[in-house]
Amino acid sequence: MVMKQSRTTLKDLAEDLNLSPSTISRALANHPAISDATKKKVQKKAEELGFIPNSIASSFRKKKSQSIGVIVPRIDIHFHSLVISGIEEFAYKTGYNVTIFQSKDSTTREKEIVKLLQNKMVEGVIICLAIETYDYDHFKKFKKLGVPLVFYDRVPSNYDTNKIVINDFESAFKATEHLIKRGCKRIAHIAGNQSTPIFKERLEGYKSAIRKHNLSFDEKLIIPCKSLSYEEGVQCAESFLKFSSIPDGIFCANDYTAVSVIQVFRKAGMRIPEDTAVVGFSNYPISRVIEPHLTTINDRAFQMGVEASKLLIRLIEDEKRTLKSETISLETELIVRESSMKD
Amino acid sequence: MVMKQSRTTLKDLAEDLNLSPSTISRALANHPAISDATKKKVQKKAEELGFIPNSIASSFRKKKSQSIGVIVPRIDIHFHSLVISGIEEFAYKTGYNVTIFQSKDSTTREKEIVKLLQNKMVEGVIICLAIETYDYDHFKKFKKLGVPLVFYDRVPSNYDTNKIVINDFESAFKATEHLIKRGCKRIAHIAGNQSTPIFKERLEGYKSAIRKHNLSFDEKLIIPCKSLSYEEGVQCAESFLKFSSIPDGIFCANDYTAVSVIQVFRKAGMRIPEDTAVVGFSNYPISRVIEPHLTTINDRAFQMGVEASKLLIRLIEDEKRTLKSETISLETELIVRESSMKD
DNA sequence: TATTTTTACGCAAACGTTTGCATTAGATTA
DNA sequence: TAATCTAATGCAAACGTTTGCGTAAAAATA
Repeated sequence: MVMKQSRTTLKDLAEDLNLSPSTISRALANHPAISDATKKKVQKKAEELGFIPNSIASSFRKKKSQSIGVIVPRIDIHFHSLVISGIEEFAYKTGYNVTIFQSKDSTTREKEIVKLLQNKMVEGVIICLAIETYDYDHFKKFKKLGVPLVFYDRVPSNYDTNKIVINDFESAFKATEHLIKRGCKRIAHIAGNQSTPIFKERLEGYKSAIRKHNLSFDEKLIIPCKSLSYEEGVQCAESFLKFSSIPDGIFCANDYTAVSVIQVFRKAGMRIPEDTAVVGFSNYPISRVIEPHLTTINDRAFQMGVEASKLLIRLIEDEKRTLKSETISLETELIVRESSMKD
Repeated sequence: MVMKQSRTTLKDLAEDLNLSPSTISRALANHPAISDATKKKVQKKAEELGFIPNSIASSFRKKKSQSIGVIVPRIDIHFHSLVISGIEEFAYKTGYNVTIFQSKDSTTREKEIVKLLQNKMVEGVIICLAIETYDYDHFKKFKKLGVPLVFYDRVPSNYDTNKIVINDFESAFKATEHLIKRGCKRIAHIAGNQSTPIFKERLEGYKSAIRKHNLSFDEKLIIPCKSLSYEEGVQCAESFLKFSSIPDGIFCANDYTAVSVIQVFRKAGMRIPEDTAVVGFSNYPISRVIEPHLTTINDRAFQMGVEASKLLIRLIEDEKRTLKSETISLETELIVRESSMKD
């Protein structure tokens, strides 16, 4: 007896059982036209010979790869790793695989990846745009190919597509209003890159809350950052400390800068939250470590991934492509911790 | 003229150019037997018709999917997201895709995933074992199928395979010795789950340093944890504080527990590092945020991913399967920060 | 019993690419 | 000029699965 080198195929099973490959295929797929007796037999034999269906052959024939692509700026940013986790979780339960790519925030690389993904490997793509991507032409091909897209977090503006976002305006408004209700009168804002819509929204939300509560608006209290890094936060904090009248509340567009503020302010002898209350954005793990613990916005990263996955798969399985573009806006939540607990 | 519904194929190009599909295929693959003139023509036409090779068909025919699978406990743990980032980075450059799965630290789910992955979707797999996986039978099939495996971090013991690890013993030794050199006489250790080899090694490294420097060894100073969570760290710290003679140095098996210790100790009025010096393990982002900044071990997560990727792809492309199992041990680095800066 | 329906399965093509083996025409050599 | 070689391309099979359609036998109906 010759040792079969390659793995067992439908054909092998068929020969062993004196059936045709098509019957085997249908039996394993639980096709109604196959008798229960045969199904049992096939199942047993398949088990016996350790049959593993060649999913590539299947994908090829069915023109369905059962996998989705994900393009993120970087995997090792906690927010994105949470989103990916949510994507994988739902996709796995639904029988889809998740293939990931990092754009490294480079539009060039994003375009490369997009090209790669157009070769039928994936049935849909979930994307968080690279920071410098303002032009969306490279995504148009997907529409032609009938491959659905879902964007999250950094989503295209003026481009009819599917998006999962949080309401940045509303969240920022909530955060700022919280500070106001805590008695802050002079609230600063460390803002993100204003060419990125989400940070623009956060700034607007801040402004809106200030206006609504008739606080005096001072342009100097807003400091825009490029990357909202820890280091940039330190610089902002130092600037604030030089003001003749130091802010008694600071709403930061992310948690990193909020942490910097707390640390720099404390070193300078300011009490948090008594002298200055601080609110961050994103609910990063550090927000529960920094002392005092940071009040922040839960941006629902994991759920964002789940929703993206859910929507994408719904679009993929909508064979007729009847679904219209959809934007899902997730509710955020203000998590109040000590950094804003004055009074 | 009828509008072609589906995407253009080699055949379409062939008909357009009065050539055979095989010539087109070879032309695009830059096969030497094809004249430069033809190659040019084909390239041009391909561009013109927006030809995208069907990579599934190609994978199917070549029996090469150009993709690797990664099984991690959870994506949203920073360590793993760094590793994945490293894996993706190298794989991308080499032309491989990365498909990720989360075992959620469940051996059952790990087995499910392993089964999934045996269907020729991936050419190799990188794995960090689920915490409760002590039996490796489910991986054996891969060897039969000629699919190479590379384990990292939590790797199998007594199982001949490829591994990327750090030298936990050496690292723990370094960390503990550092405390000793800083003048600590009574050094405690918050240990990880002792059924996990890496934590066992860390404990041994600690013990070895204690012995080498002739410090008196006290079993009570070692507290084993289950998950090394922040909360468990708090409990350990509280235990230490109850000792009649409180430790003047603590080596923690991870950064979370180290952070807990610092916070609990400070709240209790202890000075860090003057009264008690603290060293963590892993160089998590929080280690640079906690005050005082935490001395810790850089566990080279990103590089671990790169090495895993590099080794796996080397194994994949070693068609003859001549390579023997390999264990790569990465050098760690002690990052000294304020939490251990006494004297 | 003759006819129709149902049940259970087989046939064969198809998916798009790759590749070993022709094959042809032109170039080179004897 | 005949024989050999080389360069460039075509033929056709193959990869393993799925699926529309056909068909034989069994069951149901007339």
